[in-house]
Amino acid sequence: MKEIPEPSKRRLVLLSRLLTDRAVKNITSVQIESLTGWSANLVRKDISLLGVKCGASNGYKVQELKEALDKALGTGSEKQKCCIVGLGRMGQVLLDNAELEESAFKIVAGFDSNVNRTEVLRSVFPLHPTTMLESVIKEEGISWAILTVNREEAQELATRLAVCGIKGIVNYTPCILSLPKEVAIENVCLLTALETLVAMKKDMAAVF
Amino acid sequence: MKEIPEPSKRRLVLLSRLLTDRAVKNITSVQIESLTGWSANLVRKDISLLGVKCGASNGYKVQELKEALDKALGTGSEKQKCCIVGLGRMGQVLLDNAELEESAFKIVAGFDSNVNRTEVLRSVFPLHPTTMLESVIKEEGISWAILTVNREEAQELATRLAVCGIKGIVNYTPCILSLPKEVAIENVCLLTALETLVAMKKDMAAVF
DNA sequence: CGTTTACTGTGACATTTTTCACAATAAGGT
DNA sequence: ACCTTATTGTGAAAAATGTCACAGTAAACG
Repeated sequence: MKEIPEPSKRRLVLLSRLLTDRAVKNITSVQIESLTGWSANLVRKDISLLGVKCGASNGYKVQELKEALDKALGTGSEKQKCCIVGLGRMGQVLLDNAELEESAFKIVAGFDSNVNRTEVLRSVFPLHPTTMLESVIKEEGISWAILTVNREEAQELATRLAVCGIKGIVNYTPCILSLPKEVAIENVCLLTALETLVAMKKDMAAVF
Repeated sequence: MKEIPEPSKRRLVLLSRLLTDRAVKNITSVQIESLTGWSANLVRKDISLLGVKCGASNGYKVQELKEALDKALGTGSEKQKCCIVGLGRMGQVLLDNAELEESAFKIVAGFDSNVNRTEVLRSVFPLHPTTMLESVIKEEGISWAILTVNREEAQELATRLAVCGIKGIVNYTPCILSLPKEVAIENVCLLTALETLVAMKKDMAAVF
């Protein structure tokens, strides 16, 4: 089958999220349009990329659509193992984050270069000094990392994660990480997000 | 002048971030390629959209390029006013976030529906009950919001922010917000970011 | 001060992504 | 069972984005 283009994938991830919130049986492309702002045509084309027919006449069957999405996006049943790198204030908030319950993800380790933290902090999974990074990731079979260290350590640790074979990093630091392209990166740093918002709006003036 | 396309804007924001980290005088498009993974051609085209010539022969002058970026993206000198909506654990971490020092942004207010929190928590800017949302945003002239409330309150508060004329929202909740399209949204929720990573990597297998 | 070198800036081309229009199909009523 | 209505699924056209190649230009050097 044809490869799903990146913009479609990003929308499909959000669509999947949207559907989990809604406990309705059916949903039409027009309803999705009014909820997301993506044109109904685009929504249908995106969904058609999943390669399953899951609706007609009264819209998509939410249940089936959700399953097709999970399957296509890889966010299905089996738990994906993650680790948190950096246990400062941000890392600590994510430590016992109820958000990931019920999800396809499970955090199975935390790391910090400050041994004090790894010994004092409590969590349902073990915390290690960063010296153990490589061995723990390998042994546990961890695929994804959440990077919450400070600016200074960011690139070095990202590089080490990449060497370990980590598949992707959620980057909470304001640094632009330089990594081989087989490592996916999602930048979720507040500053970057705010700057992006400003840049996006910059032209709206020209529209009016 | 022509409008800068969205993908270019997103890269330019990251480029701006990249340059602030580097204290070098010059940088070439090839160096940027090796740092970011974007082709040197694309980097040059993006920069050309800024409408200024700021380099040749030994690369771009970092100083001038940075200024051109800030000007084009609107992330220049004058402080942009932000507020935090939701003072749970995540909101509290962002409260005294050193990251925004030195930046174009300034948080000038916090809100929470739990009056206990707004009275007990300490911060350098005032905290208000959410009943005050509309009046404070109007009086202070706040343009940007950081949404860190729980799932249940997310859409309702987002709607109220939109009605207030907020220009953009950094969304830390796992909800897909439905808002008029003149309100920009950046989703930075951990779960969404992880799911996106998985979706992005899903095909890499097919490449080999 | 001319020559070489290294890089940018950009028009023409290629690819990707989105829009559009409509035939095909399922539900619902009579 | 048939007809009506609503909505999908999808090729074909349009628009947006990215690649490529090279003329043009600034720095560096003898």
